[in-house]
Amino acid sequence: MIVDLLVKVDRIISCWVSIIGVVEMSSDELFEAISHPIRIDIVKLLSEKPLGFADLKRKLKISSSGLLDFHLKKLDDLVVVNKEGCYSLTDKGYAALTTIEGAAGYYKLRSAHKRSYFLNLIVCVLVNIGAFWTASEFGNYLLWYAGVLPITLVWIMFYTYWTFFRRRIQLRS
Amino acid sequence: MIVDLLVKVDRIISCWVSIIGVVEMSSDELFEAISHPIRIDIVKLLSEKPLGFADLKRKLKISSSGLLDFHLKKLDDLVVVNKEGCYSLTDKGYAALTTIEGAAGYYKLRSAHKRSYFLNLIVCVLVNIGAFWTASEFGNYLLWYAGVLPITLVWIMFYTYWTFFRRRIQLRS
DNA sequence: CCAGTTGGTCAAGAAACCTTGACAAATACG
DNA sequence: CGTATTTGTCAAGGTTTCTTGACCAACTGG
Repeated sequence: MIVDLLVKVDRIISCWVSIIGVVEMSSDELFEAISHPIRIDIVKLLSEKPLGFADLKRKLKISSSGLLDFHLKKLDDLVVVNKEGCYSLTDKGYAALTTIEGAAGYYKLRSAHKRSYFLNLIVCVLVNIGAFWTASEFGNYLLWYAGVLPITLVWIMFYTYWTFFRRRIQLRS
Repeated sequence: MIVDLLVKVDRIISCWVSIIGVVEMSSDELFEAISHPIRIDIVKLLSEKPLGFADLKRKLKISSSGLLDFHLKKLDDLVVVNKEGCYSLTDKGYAALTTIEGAAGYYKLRSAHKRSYFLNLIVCVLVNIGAFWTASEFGNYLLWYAGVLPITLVWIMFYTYWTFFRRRIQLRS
């Protein structure tokens, strides 16, 4: 009786703490939780819709129940069983999902920055060749050496600085 | 002689692949690499500036060389030794850093969304109380029941939908 | 009633991870 | 030159993680 009351009070308090307070999550715990392919798949599947034990097992193509049980227990903070007995993601679980999706993108982003830089370099060279050729046609080089050349040079210098010093993109990975 | 040439050709090719191609990194490998507090600290330290073996050991307050060696080997793809013999981050290393910094933020963000929702709820209630009180002062309730009430109601309904269904924020974590 | 499915738990062993401590080549310093 | 420091490597061990497979209780359709 008294215990029931205390449990209820504790639930109400913890609910308000979760609303008002900032609960820190240590990074290494999160990464430890999602550092196995099966567990990443579980998080991704549960983000689509809540699933029961057998459904999860089928979708993951896992034959052993113990294995799924083990990985679900490792996902402790990220996964919860709802009223219908289905597993679904907690707030931390959705944060983990965002982390997983982000991580896949960051490296691609860096590759994209690198490609973008080289594309710019090539375009600048082509523009200068074009401007020089046009200038030689008209016998007037002013537009090229006082206009196009300095602008593209400054642009490439700035872009080089931004790519390699600010973004710290590296040539060889 | 031939081998040297082949090695050089291989380097040039892999350099161009790293510029042009998208090299996929499997998420679980990344998370496995950064799933230990020491390794997270290493990535953070190296993001500030490249460090030598002994410097790293001192800053991490590690006594055993073998331990640092072990963790550096686990960071294989993320860390490289530069010409001066200092360890520094690769492209993947910086992607990992972004992931680490992001992960710490996502959960806070979800807490912030939750707090923001409840703040809005409270403000809406207060605004309605204020409008009702003003209305009762002037004896004219039109502004309240035809203006303030429907607008705040629609706003709260929309915000509820956005918070709990689109963002999938959860009350109890 | 009973075979099949659901929703798990648990123990045991293999594999991986983490840590320690010994060792050693190379280099700096007095 | 001798010593101390730097920059590691490696083997051994204890601990943890991962996987398998046995088991079991509850329910469900025929």
